[in-house]
Amino acid sequence: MTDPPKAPEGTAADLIASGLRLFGQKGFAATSTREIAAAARTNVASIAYHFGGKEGLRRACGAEVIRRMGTALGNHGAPVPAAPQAAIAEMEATLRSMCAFVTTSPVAAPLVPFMLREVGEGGVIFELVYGAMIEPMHRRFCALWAAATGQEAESPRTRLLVFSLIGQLLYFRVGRPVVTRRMGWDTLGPAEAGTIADLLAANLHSLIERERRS
Amino acid sequence: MTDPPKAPEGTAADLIASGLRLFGQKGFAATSTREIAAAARTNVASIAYHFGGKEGLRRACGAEVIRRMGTALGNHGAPVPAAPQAAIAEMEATLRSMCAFVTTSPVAAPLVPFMLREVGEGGVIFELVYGAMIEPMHRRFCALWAAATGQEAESPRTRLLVFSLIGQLLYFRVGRPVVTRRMGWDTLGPAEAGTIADLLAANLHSLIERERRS
DNA sequence: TGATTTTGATCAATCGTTTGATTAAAATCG
DNA sequence: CGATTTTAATCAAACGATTGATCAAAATCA
Repeated sequence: MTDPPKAPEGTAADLIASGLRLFGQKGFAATSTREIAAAARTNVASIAYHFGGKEGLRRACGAEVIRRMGTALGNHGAPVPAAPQAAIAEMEATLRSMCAFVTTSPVAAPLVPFMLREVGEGGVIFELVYGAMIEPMHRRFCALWAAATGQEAESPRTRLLVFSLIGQLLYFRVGRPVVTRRMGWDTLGPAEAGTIADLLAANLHSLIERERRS
Repeated sequence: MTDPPKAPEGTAADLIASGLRLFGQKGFAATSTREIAAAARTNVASIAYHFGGKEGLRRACGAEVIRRMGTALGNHGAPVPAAPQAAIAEMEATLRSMCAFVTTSPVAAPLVPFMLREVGEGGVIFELVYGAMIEPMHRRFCALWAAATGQEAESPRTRLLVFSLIGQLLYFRVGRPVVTRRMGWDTLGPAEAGTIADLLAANLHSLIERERRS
């Protein structure tokens, strides 16, 4: 269908990396083009040259988010398993890999703050990422949930339930400062991510068991 | 201990209201003092007069967040019920009122976007709100959880579990654009908030039941 | 009246963008 | 092939616009 988007190279890639990091850290408006250029070890004018301007760099960062998440969590095309046990297994595996990716992967590190701000401002980037990433993944999870519990995949209840599952996971990243503070953690590394993933998996199984009975 | 903070009045209150809304909507740096003053129907210089500057207005907005949430969800002082059923009932009631407050209350509407940005930037405001609101509420919820399940209130597992409960709730507000889009909702009003609250309450009971068995 | 609050004007600093010059590699030509 | 032209990329410098802050004067209040 669509070609796999190629990773940017050279100065353009450096600018995107710096933009992703700084936009997420301080916000789009709070980050000056000069600061981005300095971080990317190039001249301010490069931004206008490569992306047409600051707003163009923002779009390029959004595209990079889609690209990175797509390569990291991209098995959307595979057929949804019909057997409940297989569906449950895939859900747990997805939850665990998403947890690891979102909380500890250095590739994902700048992505979450950036996207969080974009979702908050509700601009074009959000539309892009929603259509390319969020909805497909949510749909697949709903289908897996249906296969696991025998309920209808696209019913409002199923969709909300899947959101409650994803919400648990994402909060540990969005509210990371809160969590680490309250838990007394110095860092949120692989060990802590594993503990979180175990809890999320246990919650998943509890909710599935309840829904299967009804 | 500390006096109940009094609600601001007059021009200062108008500036705080405008600041809360605009800071949350577009971000602190993206909002100009002139824009805030115009929204509050006053002069730019009023900001410096009342709050010492833009940063002072930001602090005042943070204090207002604490004040509003404190008056809306503030029964921290009451003794934690010892009976499991009573503890469960309070947890469900808290979850439901938090859900209603956070998703539909016009008083809370500007608070979440504002705080979300402040948490992301991790500044002084976050420290303030964490100490005054987040940790006390989380502690109480942990104590309730302990009363309900017989587990230890301050164990890492309990603390994480409570975060997973809160995370479900907060995601429906943080990811509101995602949720409404995917659910096909025009708005997130009392009816939709009720549906969400019912689901969260059901999840709460499922998790409690599981933890009581172990 | 004296104290408090609001206002309009002005400041230096910083913003995103544009400009023309410069360089080196690629393409074209004789 | 060597000479020439074209192209892509980067740079320092400067642009007008906007930023937060400041202050004296005006207005309002008690």
